[in-house]
Amino acid sequence: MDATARPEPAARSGTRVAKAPRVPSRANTTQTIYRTLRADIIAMRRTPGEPIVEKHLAESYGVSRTPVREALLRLSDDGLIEIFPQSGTFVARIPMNALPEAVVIRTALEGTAVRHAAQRATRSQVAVLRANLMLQQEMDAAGDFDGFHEADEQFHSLIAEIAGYPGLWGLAQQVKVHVDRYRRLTLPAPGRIAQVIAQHTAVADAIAERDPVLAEQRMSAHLDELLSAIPNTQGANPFYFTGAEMAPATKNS
Amino acid sequence: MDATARPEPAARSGTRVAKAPRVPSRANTTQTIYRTLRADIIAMRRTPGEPIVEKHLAESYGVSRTPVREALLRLSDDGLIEIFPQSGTFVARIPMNALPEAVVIRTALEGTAVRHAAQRATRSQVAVLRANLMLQQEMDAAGDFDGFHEADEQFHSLIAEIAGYPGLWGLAQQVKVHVDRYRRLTLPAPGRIAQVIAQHTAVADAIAERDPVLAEQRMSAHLDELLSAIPNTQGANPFYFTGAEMAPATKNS
DNA sequence: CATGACACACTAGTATACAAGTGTGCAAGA
DNA sequence: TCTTGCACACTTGTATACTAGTGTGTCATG
Repeated sequence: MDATARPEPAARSGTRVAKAPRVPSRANTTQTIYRTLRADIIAMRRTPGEPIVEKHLAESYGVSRTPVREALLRLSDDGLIEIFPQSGTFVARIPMNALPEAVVIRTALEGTAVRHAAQRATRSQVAVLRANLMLQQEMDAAGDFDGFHEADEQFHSLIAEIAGYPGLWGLAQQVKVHVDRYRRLTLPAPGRIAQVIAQHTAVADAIAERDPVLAEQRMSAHLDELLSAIPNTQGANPFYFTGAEMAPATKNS
Repeated sequence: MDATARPEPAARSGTRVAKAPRVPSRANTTQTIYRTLRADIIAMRRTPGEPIVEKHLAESYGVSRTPVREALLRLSDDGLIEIFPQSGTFVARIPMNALPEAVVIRTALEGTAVRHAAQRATRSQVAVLRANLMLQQEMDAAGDFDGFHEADEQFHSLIAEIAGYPGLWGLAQQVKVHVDRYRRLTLPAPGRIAQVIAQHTAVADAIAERDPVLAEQRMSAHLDELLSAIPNTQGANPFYFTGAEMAPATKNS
């Protein structure tokens, strides 16, 4: 009953070499399963509406249901799966009516990021941005779509980092998952990537010129194209979509 | 092995009255524990650094460790507790260096919300806002601090709702938890609440006048005061704070 | 043949048991 | 007195067993 007397484990053993992780960690098994499933869902390797069974996953990973369940609960919080108690668990369908809000939120977040980035960017940071733009062009030239997508994400991540608010990009990532899933379904229109790179370059130029207003305008214009492309493949694909459901962050209420 | 053939449970029994929840639900026990603990932590009824033991919680709630553990995992994702495997779980200390970013993010989100609200607000919606302002004044006059805080939150929630982006406020709530915890520690300076109400009124007026730019300016000014008040009680309180740690949304990487 | 009730197989939710570490405290030795 | 090593009590992580509810298929019944 004297548990309250202990201050914290990290503050122990003053001189001992801290081999243990000083940051709070998470069970490795759960995290692995979570990341794998999340990647599968976003990459559409698991299709919307597809059932997910804890027992099967547990067997395929060679672990018990417990870590699988913990991973599924996180995915449920992210809005990527839907758990119906005593019934079943399914890959979430894409909530079409939540996509505009997601784009607006992302624009708000990244607009702020790029504005601050344009105020604070050093020359070396601008150089890193330019290097990333070159990488994007190389990936496009090589036809490596996944590689371009990765470089694209890194571009946006770099801007948040330059702004001094790296957590901002984490939030944006969290918000844009359904939009990403939707875009997986639409064909990469010919010349689209080159256009995106041009927009990225324009943003980077505005940052280099220390013009926060222009940078934010260009970023907003870039991201708004996500919105205009939304009702595009609606007819082409079947029942992967739904009109109901809330944004993932609405778990409190 | 014909599991993939089943489309979805919600689509069953065409004519049967849908007594079951059509939306994916969450286990009741876990949710109750989660909400209680979350409220306790934000309200500083559980102090930063304080140990949390799954077994004790399970006994006090009269349930097993499993639902307790699930609630704790969610809180860990929120950044409200820190789990050290095989060692212990503790209420998260307030990450001081993450607070400015949280305020910036909240400002970005709510600035966007109020801008859209000013463009779309109907007369009745403005009236609801005004009613809420009156409620705030009543709470202040009655000295009901918690009541005012609740009305305050509702004011911001209403704006997001008017903007047509209710999920935006959910995100803002998620981001501002640590700032809220911090502000619990600082005394409510005399006359502060009246000042806040005045700022709220100014925002509402700008919305009523359909002036998006002015509304966003006033909201930004309102929220920026959170930032200026940050290094205020630093000396007054002990070791509730830390300089490390990341924003809660950085769980992917 | 249509319809309804009902049982059964399957799901997730919960409880319990066990495993794998961690940190404290004590005791033996220099 | 200080250091060092070890053992034990305690934590969370994982596995397994059991509970509770759902949906489907089947079979009796009109």
